[in-house]
Amino acid sequence: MGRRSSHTPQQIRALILDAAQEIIEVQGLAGLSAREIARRIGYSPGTIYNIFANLDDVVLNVEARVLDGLDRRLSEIQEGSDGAGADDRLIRIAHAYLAFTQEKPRLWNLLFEHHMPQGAELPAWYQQKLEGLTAQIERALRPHFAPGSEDERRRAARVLWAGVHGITSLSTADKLAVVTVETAARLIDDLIGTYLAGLSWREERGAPRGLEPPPFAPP
Amino acid sequence: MGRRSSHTPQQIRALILDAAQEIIEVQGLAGLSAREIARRIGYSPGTIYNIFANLDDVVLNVEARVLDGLDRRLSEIQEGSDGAGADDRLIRIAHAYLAFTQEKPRLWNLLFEHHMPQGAELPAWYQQKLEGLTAQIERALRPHFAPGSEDERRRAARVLWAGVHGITSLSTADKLAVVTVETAARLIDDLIGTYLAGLSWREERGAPRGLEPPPFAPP
DNA sequence: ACCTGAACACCGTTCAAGT
DNA sequence: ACCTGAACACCGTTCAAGT
Repeated sequence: MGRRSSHTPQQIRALILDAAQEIIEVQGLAGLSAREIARRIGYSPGTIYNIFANLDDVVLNVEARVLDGLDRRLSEIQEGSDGAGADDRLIRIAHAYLAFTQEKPRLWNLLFEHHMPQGAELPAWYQQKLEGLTAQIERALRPHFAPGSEDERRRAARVLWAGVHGITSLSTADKLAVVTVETAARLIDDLIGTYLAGLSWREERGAPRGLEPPPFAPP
Repeated sequence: MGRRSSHTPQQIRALILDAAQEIIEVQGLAGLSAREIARRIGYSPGTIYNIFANLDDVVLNVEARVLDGLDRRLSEIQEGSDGAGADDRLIRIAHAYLAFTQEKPRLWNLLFEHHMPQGAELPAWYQQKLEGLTAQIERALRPHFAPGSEDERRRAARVLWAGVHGITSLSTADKLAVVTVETAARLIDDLIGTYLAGLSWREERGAPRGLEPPPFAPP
């Protein structure tokens, strides 16, 4: 046939991403296909390839939306908004993260389930969004580190970010044997509480946090 | 045609799993297909379905091999074999895990990339293998807990297991912004070292570890 | 009893042809 | 300029038919 132009390319782009997001929310990444997207928006499969390079490109753009949503959620957590201390801010961030993963598990799962094909790298803008998220944790960790120990704070932020990710990821996949009262929230509290206590312990020993050598060197 | 019986069903089963494992090792889960397995072993696709319920079943059995391999690797770590203390045992386990994930990243990735379809549960034997792995960590944590605090030790084992998983998982996927010297090994050392320090701190405060309330209750 | 291979209902992606 | 839809090279899974 030919053009129909009942929508601008920008509108079609949004239609595609909306449809893809909906499919993933309900059926997971496995349920997604270019043809199914096309069916839902009433265009032919070819149209998708006029706007996106391929299906991975579509998925990556849905991931972008998820990352932005998470970033917004974490930003909303005001510093000591309820009069609580700095510890609480960190824990509140972790719980906001957990709540997010539980509201839209498949959408959040997408971020870690989806891999770039063989040699392909994640685009720079994607890495930057990830940086933005860990930066929020770094800020929340500021009260726990002396000025000048930025490297150590960065490391701690990543350790906690990865740890919370591990807990939510494994419990979503049912691979953490979280059978009873041992909810993901409790494990997260344990991780953060004990890790922060560990920072205090090192503090009390007088070792400048992060400057002492790691427990051992890898073989 | 009909039967050829140049192999017993048991042998064909092994051929299928060998081929599937090889494909995943090189190309990842995305490269796996029943037809490709059939091509490699010189049988028709239908043969696979005489032995396995479907492709998910094949994948699950490859995962079983990976879990067994990891379990064996962790078992080999003898208690204080080099005269080092209990802390070292835990760290050695973590590093054995890390080494395993780096030797066969795609194979290991499989464990977390692959999800059961919609409502399907992980089989019981799979859950038991997971239990076996966390049990090894629980054993290594024994010196850090008073007798009688099994629940707390279990929780700590899961937190560390999930944490190490998160670190290896995100750095494999290039999603941890591990750009410079910040290797995964260093993050793992930080996690375990600081977490164990946190346990000590709680100990010194006189609070029976694991009995004190978590830093806060989830909202 | 075991294995085949054609068949069915799907895919991602491309691109000549139409408007 | 934009969109189509047929075409190509794939899938997972089933099952009648062969040995």
